[in-house]
Amino acid sequence: MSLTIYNTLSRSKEDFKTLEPGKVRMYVCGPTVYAESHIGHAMSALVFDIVRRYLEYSGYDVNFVMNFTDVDDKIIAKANDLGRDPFELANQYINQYKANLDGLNVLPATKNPRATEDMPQIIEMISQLIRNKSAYQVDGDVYYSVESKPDYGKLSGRRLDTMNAGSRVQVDERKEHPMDFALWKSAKPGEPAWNSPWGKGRPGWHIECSAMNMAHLGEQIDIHGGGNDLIFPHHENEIAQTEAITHKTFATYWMHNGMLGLKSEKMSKSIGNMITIDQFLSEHPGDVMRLWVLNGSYRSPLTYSEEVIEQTEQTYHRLLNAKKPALPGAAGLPEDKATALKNAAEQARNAFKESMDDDFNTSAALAAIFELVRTLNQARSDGATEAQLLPAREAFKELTGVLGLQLEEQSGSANAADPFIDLLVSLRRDLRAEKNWALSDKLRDELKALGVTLEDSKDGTTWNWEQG
RNA sequence: GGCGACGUGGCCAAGCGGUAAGGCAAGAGUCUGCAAAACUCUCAUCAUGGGUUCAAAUCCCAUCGUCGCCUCCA
Repeated sequence: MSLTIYNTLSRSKEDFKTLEPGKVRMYVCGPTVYAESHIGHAMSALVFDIVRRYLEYSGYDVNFVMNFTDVDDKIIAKANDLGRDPFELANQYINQYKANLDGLNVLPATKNPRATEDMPQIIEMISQLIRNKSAYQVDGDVYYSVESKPDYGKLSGRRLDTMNAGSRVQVDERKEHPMDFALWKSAKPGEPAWNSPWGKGRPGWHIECSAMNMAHLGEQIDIHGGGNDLIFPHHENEIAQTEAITHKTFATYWMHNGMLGLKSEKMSKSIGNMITIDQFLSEHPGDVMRLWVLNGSYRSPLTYSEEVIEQTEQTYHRLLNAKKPALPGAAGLPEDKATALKNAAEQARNAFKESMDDDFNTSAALAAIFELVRTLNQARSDGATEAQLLPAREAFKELTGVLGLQLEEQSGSANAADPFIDLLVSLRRDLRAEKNWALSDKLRDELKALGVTLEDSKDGTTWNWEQG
């Protein structure tokens, strides 16, 4: 049993083999920071966080690089509108995005390079491309020549001759081929600019990723990821640029997540139909977003609706409830049942791995976790002790952890009130003993309103802070 | 127009040739003073129409529908 990954390049699942034994070099295209990030970005970040976590769980040492595009036309335009410094603006959105990722429990990348910090590498690559005739200079601009690369289009399955047909975009007359794209753009007055052999200017969008890959991961990487809207032209062009220099396969596996949509329309910063990550996280735990992504397959589109989020919220509670302690007066399980529980834990692990090994089938992996949850709950109802529950509990914690789920009760400052709640619960116990249902129910209702949930059972009362 | 993905129960969703995982919701029951949680049981023949096969949700063709890319986009 080994990991297979769907490779956009071959449009099929392939066995996963790393360039270097035990090590994974992975690059994911981060956002262009000209606006707040939305839950579509969150989906992408979560998908690759899960990939990264599972690779690490499988024993790989993962070098995970995610970049920030911090210089670009839109950033400049927006900064001008606001009368602000573009670098400062980019910085603000970068910090916010990092905070968002943290709120989603996305592990920090090994590195977060920025375009503006790798300028020497970018200029060096462009120079090499000009030298080997893959690029040409026109005035202060530099363009990549798509015709210089015979296999241009191999990732997206496009061919130069068929692409022209539908193109109704205004083409720059100075380009040798309409599909040629900018590696270097000469600066207009007032724009941020760097010195280069071609005059003052800034890099095109695609070259920065090639350069940052080269600078931080080397000539070849194992996995390159991003949203499937990046397949063309961005990733296609990255391949063209890098391979024109190295003459080696750039990335072995190209992984692309599906788009997240709002009412069947892609969520997009430029369209303006978006729910920001901040907005989402102010209403739901990060785990809910993650669970929503895990419920489906990363390559398929996801459509936002209140109903689906509500369902996911319920699912989340089921997972939280699985963490409840053994019943207060648990008598213990007979030996054979305790053993069965232990076996169920192992089965869950195996089913989980098998699913994840199949191109990160998180939906099936979750199913394995839910089977374990049922077994766990069954055992608890049957009176298992905490010690007997332990093996299943550990497996549960391990597997949900691999998926990046936190499943933490919201406590925080609540701890300070705990003794008082214990006191109230204890008083209520006396009321119930006297069958004073009116008062004890009132107490339960009012505590509920304060965010404390009481649950009575034959053997006593347990309570929890409101979850979610 | 070109390229690609998809259409599975009320909702989300797995499955990739051998007679439909899981979650939510719903109904019945157990437990309980009640409530909550949990547990048990019930709930689909896979867009439509053809075809291939001993056997198809799974392969092929057609039709209808949805979505993405082809221009900045996770």
